[in-house]
Amino acid sequence: MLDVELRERLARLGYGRATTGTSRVIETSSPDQASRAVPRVPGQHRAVAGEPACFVAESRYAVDHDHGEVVLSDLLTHTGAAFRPLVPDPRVLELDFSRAAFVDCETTGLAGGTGTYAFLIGVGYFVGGSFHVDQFFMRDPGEERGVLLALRETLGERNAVVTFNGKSFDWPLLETRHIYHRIRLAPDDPIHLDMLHPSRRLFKRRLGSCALSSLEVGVLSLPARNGDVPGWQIPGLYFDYLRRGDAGPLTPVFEHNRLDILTLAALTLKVARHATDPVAAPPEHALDLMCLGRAFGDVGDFEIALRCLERARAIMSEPDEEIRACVAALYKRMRNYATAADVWHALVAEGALSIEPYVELAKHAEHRLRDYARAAVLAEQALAVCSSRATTARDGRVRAELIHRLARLRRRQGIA
DNA sequence: AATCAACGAAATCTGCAATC
DNA sequence: GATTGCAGATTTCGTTGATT
Repeated sequence: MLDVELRERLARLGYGRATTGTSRVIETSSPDQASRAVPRVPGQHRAVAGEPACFVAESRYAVDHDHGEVVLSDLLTHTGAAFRPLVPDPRVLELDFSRAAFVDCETTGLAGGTGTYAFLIGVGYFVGGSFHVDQFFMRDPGEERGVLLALRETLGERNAVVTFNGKSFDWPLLETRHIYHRIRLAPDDPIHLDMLHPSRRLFKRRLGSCALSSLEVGVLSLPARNGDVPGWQIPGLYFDYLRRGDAGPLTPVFEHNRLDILTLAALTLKVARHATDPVAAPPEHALDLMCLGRAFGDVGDFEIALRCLERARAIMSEPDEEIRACVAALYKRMRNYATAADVWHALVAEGALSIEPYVELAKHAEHRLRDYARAAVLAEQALAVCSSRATTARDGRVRAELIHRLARLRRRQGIA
């Protein structure tokens, strides 16, 4: 007797076999479920064994659906291996997008801890070539357990998640809510690609801000969202809904969440393309190419890095000093000091604004060419550049190093 | 407000070469 | 041969920024 009861309770907690079956589907018009309004968006109520049903908004996109200049299903031609130069976590290389879930949560606030919970959990995933977005909605905080168990049926079939800032925000939050309800989060310890970080790596230099909305405009060329809900308003809109029961004002929140998922998938594809083949599918902006070149250089792919930097120079309209400094730094890392010196030399000859080429050439002259007189001249030039401009803390240090360097060089030349 | 990965700067280690 | 000083590599520490 006790055994049966225990089994049932465990099943409800998501540990038993009972929950492996599919949800029963309840039509939206079902009278007992319609008691609390939900936004007028396509969807249905889903319930897991013994739990009250929760509302799941459903959007389906055909194989050829495009969003931000890309066709989402093209992601299936890529794997996580594309992100090798941009993501240090080796598990990401194994990521298979047909088994991944794109996750984004709308929550009752930004603060962590038990006070914050997700009232709308958007999950994007591929079914065949088409892309589905399911949005699990909590009509009442008392419904959370049911929402998490329904979520489990969709998410549990995946072994990877793709998020935006989800390593810091969405995923830990979902973990906390699952622990609170003593439900095992599935997938447990998934492969996690957090697109914030590779995006920063690639686009920060050009765009400055790497908020998802900035990337949407600056990378995917989508128009700025018209009438979109600002994130800070979202918790308030949900609390109003809980008080008044009017679901209308939540419709734009569903829309916001749905678009965030589509943008996340499109951004993932765009970055995957650039990083897979920077020659055939290069970023169109010189600064993005420069960052991509740096990333390849950092993982030791010098040939690809050089090609990125050369192309970046070719399409750069403004002064390209920064890109050339990258090229020189790359040759130095390749231990091709002669070529590096040629590049620094050209920069110095043109009166480079940055001190780096002067300092690097001074090192080169002293330690490789053993031309102390030349090294001293370069160190002096570097000092002059240093003093000719506003001094930051860093400049102060570089200056001190240069004075030290110059003193040593004069000793070596026999000058007191 | 809480969190966390990435990045840059600073600190430390390693190996080489000059000097006495 | 021991000491010194450097550059480059590696490790550690602190800061930044994105999420609702």
